[in-house]
Amino acid sequence: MSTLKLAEFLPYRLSVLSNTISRSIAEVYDREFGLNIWQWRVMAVVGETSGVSATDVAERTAMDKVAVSRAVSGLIELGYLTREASQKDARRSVLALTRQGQSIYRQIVPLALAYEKDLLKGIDKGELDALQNTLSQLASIVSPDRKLW
Amino acid sequence: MSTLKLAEFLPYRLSVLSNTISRSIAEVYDREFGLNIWQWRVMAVVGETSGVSATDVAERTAMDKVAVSRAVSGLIELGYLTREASQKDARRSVLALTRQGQSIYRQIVPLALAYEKDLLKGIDKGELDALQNTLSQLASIVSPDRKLW
DNA sequence: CCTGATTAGTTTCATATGTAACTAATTTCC
DNA sequence: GGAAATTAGTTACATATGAAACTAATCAGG
Repeated sequence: MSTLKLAEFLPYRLSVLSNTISRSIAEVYDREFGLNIWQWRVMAVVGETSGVSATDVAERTAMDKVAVSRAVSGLIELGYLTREASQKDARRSVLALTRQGQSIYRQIVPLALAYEKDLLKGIDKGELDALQNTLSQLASIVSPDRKLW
Repeated sequence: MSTLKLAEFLPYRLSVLSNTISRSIAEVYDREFGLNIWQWRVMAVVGETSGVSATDVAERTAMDKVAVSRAVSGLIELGYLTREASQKDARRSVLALTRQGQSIYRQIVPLALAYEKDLLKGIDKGELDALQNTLSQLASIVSPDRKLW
């Protein structure tokens, strides 16, 4: 009979690891800036590319449109984001960070990078490249249609 | 100024990949057997080691005790699991698969392994070893105290 | 022993999340 | 140029989840 050791089962390992990491990061975003993980993801995308629409954000972050909508509303309430209707297509939103949002963004980016650096401190360059590579392959198997990784 | 590309940020990549995988697996468990992911994790642990307690399951699966409690209740209702009180310590539960639970377990294990195999079809042995290794290292940084991987 | 602290597990309650239904704008195509 | 189909985004509702309070059993130390 085939046997399964949960502790060696890749989907399980990825899930536990990823959830542990996400949780510890989320805790910092929440405590320091009152943001949840989706709000931060939206800020990260808009911070990278100002003027994107909610649909753009959803595509890039693998969030669904409801989650984006809620995150955007929350960020507007917090005063970190503005939303206008597009000139060309009134259904589409045009999102941008407010001055305050930019300030928060510039504070979070180094924190996020420092977290990542700390996480990777025992991993050498070659190993990291191999990891990123393998993750890309897995991603292309799991969601062959996605554009942006 | 330091910049962050979300698509290259490891915690983000892990999260999207892992959630995509978990979701697609969960869909199968649900459709075929009416199980959610936590119920399946509990079954996987009890299937590996009969007679464990709810706390044991929580430790091994990184689930919290509330999630375990709910999953166990659901499995009992489905007729897949039995729960007794331990002789030695009446607070502790003793969990075991029913005959029917064992049957389901034996059906799911090959499915899970096949899923994993398919996921890894483009990854060669050396690359997989490297991946498992790197995940272990990351896990030990993120949760240095956990016993079982 | 027996009282206070700890542990195992459940229940409660408040919040988060996903699905589906909806509104409004735009596109299609006859 | 206008009805039907599509798209962007929001709202409503039902369910999932997590934190904290709770119950019951055991342990620790006098």
